[in-house]
Amino acid sequence: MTAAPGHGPTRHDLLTIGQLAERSGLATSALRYYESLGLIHATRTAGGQRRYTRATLRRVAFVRAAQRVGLSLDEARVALDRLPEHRVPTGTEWDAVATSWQSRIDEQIAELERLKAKLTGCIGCGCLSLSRCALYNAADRAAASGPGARYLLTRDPGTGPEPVGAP
Amino acid sequence: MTAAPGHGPTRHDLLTIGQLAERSGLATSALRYYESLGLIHATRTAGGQRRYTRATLRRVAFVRAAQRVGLSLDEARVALDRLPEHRVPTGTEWDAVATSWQSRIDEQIAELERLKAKLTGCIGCGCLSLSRCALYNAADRAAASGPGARYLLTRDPGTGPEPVGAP
DNA sequence: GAGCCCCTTGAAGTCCGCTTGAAGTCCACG
DNA sequence: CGTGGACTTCAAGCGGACTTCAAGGGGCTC
Repeated sequence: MTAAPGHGPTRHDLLTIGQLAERSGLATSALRYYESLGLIHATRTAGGQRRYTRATLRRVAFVRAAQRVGLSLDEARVALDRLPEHRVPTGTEWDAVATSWQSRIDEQIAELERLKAKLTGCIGCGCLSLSRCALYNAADRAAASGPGARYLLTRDPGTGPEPVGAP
Repeated sequence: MTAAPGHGPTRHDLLTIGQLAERSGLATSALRYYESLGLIHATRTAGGQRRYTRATLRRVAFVRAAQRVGLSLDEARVALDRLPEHRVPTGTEWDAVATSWQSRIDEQIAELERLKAKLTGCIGCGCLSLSRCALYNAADRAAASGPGARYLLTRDPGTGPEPVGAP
């Protein structure tokens, strides 16, 4: 798995889709799908087969990371478009993208911490009182901010109608 | 609209699906869907309309929270089955469920922290070296452990073809 | 008891992120 | 030069989580 020198890439550092799949951990079908979405690009051999540069590994890694941060593939594509296609990105280029992720990650961590705290609270209180259960109130409050706060699962929490009820 | 005391619930604390939707932040269609999956249950009026107890709010909140922690609705149902249907759960009952979540949440937080650290590292290093880029290597390592660690987004990393590369 | 909004069902549709299948082509090894 | 495994395309399928639609019925207020 390591880039063992000597076993080497098939030819001048270009990867077949199979090799890319193996190294990226994605199925070839997924890689083709990514390509169809414009997330990655390949050159073609005379016979029409895809050949990927090693930089594609970086792009794929980027996409996977983006997904973990809650981005859709389309959003990932947009972010990727801000990075150079085949060149290694400069520190500055990274900076723009990475810092925007930082906040996204921080947000998610904070969200999870909050959930964790609520859960802990629930254990403590035994949820004896519906009106005081944090979990319960979390949902009830969510009602106030529109259709749901499932940002981990779907896109975009905001956009809700005005708050409905004060407890 | 608000749960203003005095305006009160329509009748002995039973909620219509619309009221439940409003308070839980979910669409009525989603609630019916949840019911079809056995996540929540309703009594019926003589005319066949659903009436939910207030405890259903708790169940819905639970499901939403479960989703945030990366559970599928089916997994949420399983977890819910361990809690009493209409009764307020005891501290012990919560304990079992909540602690299992704790670890799940902690895992996710750790995962995000790791990603964040990698990203920071990338900024620092400017990703000058592919072979030293943490992000890149993250993907490469993922290849060793099968098709992906996207637990936040889809279910179950396993089930793919067996790991391709030797660790 | 009229009116109006909320409710009912079941089937079908949507979106996302892929996977699978069929039928055919390429290319590296021996 | 032959062969078999890896590759090609395109279309269709899948699973999860819902939403939408059509046609009809309920229930609370005035």
